[in-house]
Amino acid sequence: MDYKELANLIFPEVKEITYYEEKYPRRQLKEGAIVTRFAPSPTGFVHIGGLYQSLIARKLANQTEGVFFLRIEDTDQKREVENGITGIVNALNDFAIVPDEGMISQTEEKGNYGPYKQSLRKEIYQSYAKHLIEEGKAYPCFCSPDEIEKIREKQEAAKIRPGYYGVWAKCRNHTVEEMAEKIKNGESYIIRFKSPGREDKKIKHHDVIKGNVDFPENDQDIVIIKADGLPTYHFAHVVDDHLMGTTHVIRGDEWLSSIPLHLQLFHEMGFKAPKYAHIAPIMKNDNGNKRKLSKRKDAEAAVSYYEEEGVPEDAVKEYLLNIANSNFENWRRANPEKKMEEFELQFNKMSVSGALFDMIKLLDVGKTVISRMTAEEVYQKTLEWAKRHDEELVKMLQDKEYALQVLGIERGNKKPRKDIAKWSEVKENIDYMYDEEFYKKAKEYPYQVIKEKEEIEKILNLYIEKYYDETDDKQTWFDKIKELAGEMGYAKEVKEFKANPDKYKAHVGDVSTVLRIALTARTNTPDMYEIMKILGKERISKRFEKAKQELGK
RNA sequence: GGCCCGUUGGUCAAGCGGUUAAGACACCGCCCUUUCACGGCGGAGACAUGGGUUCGAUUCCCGUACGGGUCACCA
Repeated sequence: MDYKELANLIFPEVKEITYYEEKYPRRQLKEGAIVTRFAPSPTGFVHIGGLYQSLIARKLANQTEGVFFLRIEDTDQKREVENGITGIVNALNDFAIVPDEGMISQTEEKGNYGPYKQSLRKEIYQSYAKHLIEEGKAYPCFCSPDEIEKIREKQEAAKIRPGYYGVWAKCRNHTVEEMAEKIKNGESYIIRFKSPGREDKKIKHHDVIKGNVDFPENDQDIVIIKADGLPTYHFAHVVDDHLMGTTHVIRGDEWLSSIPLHLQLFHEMGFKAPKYAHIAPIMKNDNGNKRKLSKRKDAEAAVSYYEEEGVPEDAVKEYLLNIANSNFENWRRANPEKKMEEFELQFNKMSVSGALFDMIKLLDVGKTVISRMTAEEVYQKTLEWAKRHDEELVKMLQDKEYALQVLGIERGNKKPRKDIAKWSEVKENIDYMYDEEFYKKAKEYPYQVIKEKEEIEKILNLYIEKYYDETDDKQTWFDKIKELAGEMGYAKEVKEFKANPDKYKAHVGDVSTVLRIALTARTNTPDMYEIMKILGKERISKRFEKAKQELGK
């Protein structure tokens, strides 16, 4: 009995690895092309960190004319969720992060290096596991979970390093005959890698993001094939990324500490190891402690949260880009018109430690992103969002012509209005321009400096009867309010009033505030001239009448 | 606990042995034809800590503290 026979006994059916080596030839790409991937588990939940990784991966592949693919890591069947893949595919699609290869729906895929779903690659992993057994680099382990647990307890009691290694790895020392016998007796087993490493020796690793990191060698005989015949993450990673031609593994830095293992596996299997880029996670402040954004505790951890809130996809991406490379912000300021695709992302500018997620800053990016849009774009995006989340808003937007006027206020000039951060804010921003909404809500009129009933009535009457003319241009309109102020004993200029407060009742700004409040029932609005233009004289008069009625109450 | 990694204003961060220690968000004040937003100008606010090395350390080395990651037949 030798290793080869043992391997045949364990995996009698599988193909030789040469079959796969030939089936998946090396990619012919230009020098420096980055082949990378996003490799999530189909748990039905897309974490913002996953989007972050994908964004970085997609960009880097684009910048180098490389390849970005989506691989589904479904080797843990307990964790699988129905339609989990669809959720991931759709989430990436929503953000226009489209893979070149990999899963494109729950069951379909594209590309020449598939299958891209690990559960479908079972035989491939087994083939490579068999190869390792033949070479004496892997062996069946018959220890039960209970036995493993007992070993660990002993180790802990003795305060020594836990794990299956060295003298503790008792199955590695069985003879081939013993192993074969146990198998023939029907004992259950899993396959372990026979680590050649020594804990007292160091390995050097250069991470593309973290820089030089030294570790002790791996000496753990980790499981490579589980009892269900599927591989563990570590083994699947090595086999897949070798076969799929991955040049750069971009993943969360929780994987950094398994670098000694992964490098060792690549080496022992005779594969060229990829470069690794370990990305710092996005954190959250929790009572003074930093922790990763948590699926359970933090709504903003889910990519779906941003869709529900109506944060523009581009805002999320730009914010993420800014976390990735902080010079993005400066680039954006210098190039307000350029697409973010033109920004060149660099690994070496990525932060080594995790950034706290800053919702306020995200919303600020959202304001800027939306302020750059045309009224038409804002209209379309708002409508799309409203169709999914706000029927009332859909109704308000029915009259497109009118909506475009409203959304176009102070938009399109060099200093565009920045008051909408997300689509869910649009309604409260524009509802006073809709009579139905306006009259429903106009109960409180928050008058400020000028509060007296008679005075307000007089201002409103005088303005609508004597001064307001729909055909006035902005300057004339403005001058007329000054005249009105003057006629009633208010300073025409604020400065004049501040210089001589005793000579006037108040100033023109206070007068226009009365008009603004009567018109909108708000103290803060965008440019009143534009509002009046859109409303028209008849609706203005009606609103003034309403305001006067409310004064009586 | 072992092993890794990190620590610049409230947050994100430039900086890489000699700087008045950038910038952005948030905050405060002023200005911008009358609100708000935008924009402009200005303000407050930081190198965790103790030792070295050095003519000189935020920058280099060591310790301490604090924070993060990891130690599965989960990824």
